[in-house]
Amino acid sequence: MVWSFDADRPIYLQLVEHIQQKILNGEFQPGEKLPSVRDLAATAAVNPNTMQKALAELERGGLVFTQRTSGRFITQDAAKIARLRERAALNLTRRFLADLTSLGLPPSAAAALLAAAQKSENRSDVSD
Amino acid sequence: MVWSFDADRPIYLQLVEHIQQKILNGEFQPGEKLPSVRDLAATAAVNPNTMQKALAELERGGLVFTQRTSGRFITQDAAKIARLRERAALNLTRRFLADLTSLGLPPSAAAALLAAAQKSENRSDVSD
DNA sequence: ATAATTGTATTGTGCACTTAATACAGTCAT
DNA sequence: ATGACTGTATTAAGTGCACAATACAATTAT
Repeated sequence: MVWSFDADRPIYLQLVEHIQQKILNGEFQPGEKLPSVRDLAATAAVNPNTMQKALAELERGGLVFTQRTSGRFITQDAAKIARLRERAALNLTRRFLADLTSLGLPPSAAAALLAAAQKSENRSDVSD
Repeated sequence: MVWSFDADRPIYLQLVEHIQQKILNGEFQPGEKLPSVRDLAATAAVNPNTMQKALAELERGGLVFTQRTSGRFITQDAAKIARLRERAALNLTRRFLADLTSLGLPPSAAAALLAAAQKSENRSDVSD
């Protein structure tokens, strides 16, 4: 469980995405109880206030609900989770194609790029 | 020329990426003179200080250089631009695959997603 | 020469994010 | 009942981002 943060974006939003991912990919199961705010904050090495803000934000998506004094739980609606996972995958794909277009590459370039990327699993390569 | 900004990230960084894109995709040609800081700021509807910060940041990448009192210019090194475009495309692809993995999908799912995304060019679909 | 245009620098203000340190009310185990 | 947990709220401090309003030196156009 690695909690690393991009310095260029609010931590609490990255926490939201991080946790959302764990729900969508099944690391957190439907109905499962989440660790407490304080525990999650300690694990992620952030302030409890920041984690609280992230969790509050997460509830607006309906993936998580709170039982006032006993804790937070993942939604039991497995269908909803599956639906959101598919939508997330489609959105990622659309953004990928849009980014390629911004670089001046046609969507048809995607296939070759995917093949190339899977061959060389090396360098992470930041800009320069 | 649309300059729209994501509220969740620093504007000056988005400006950097925006301009970098225009260089990599050929909208800005090698050797071409850039509009002045003030003009660019007006076009993007941001404060000149913010645009100045973005441009200063851009020079660290070597895609742009300054002639003290006459203006800023795109590098004439077309090979460098081409090299960076290829690298950018590969990085985008790697991130796409990594994001799919985070969703619990195998890289082999990419092909089907690309096909699906190109069929339905509709909804932008944000979370919920 | 004068005026306009270049990049650059400075000072101040407002706002959001993050951390820290507490505090409170309700639930649960003992 | 007591103590340890839950989520939640508040106040204070520090930081970075963005804007506003100027200002200056050097080049370019007139």
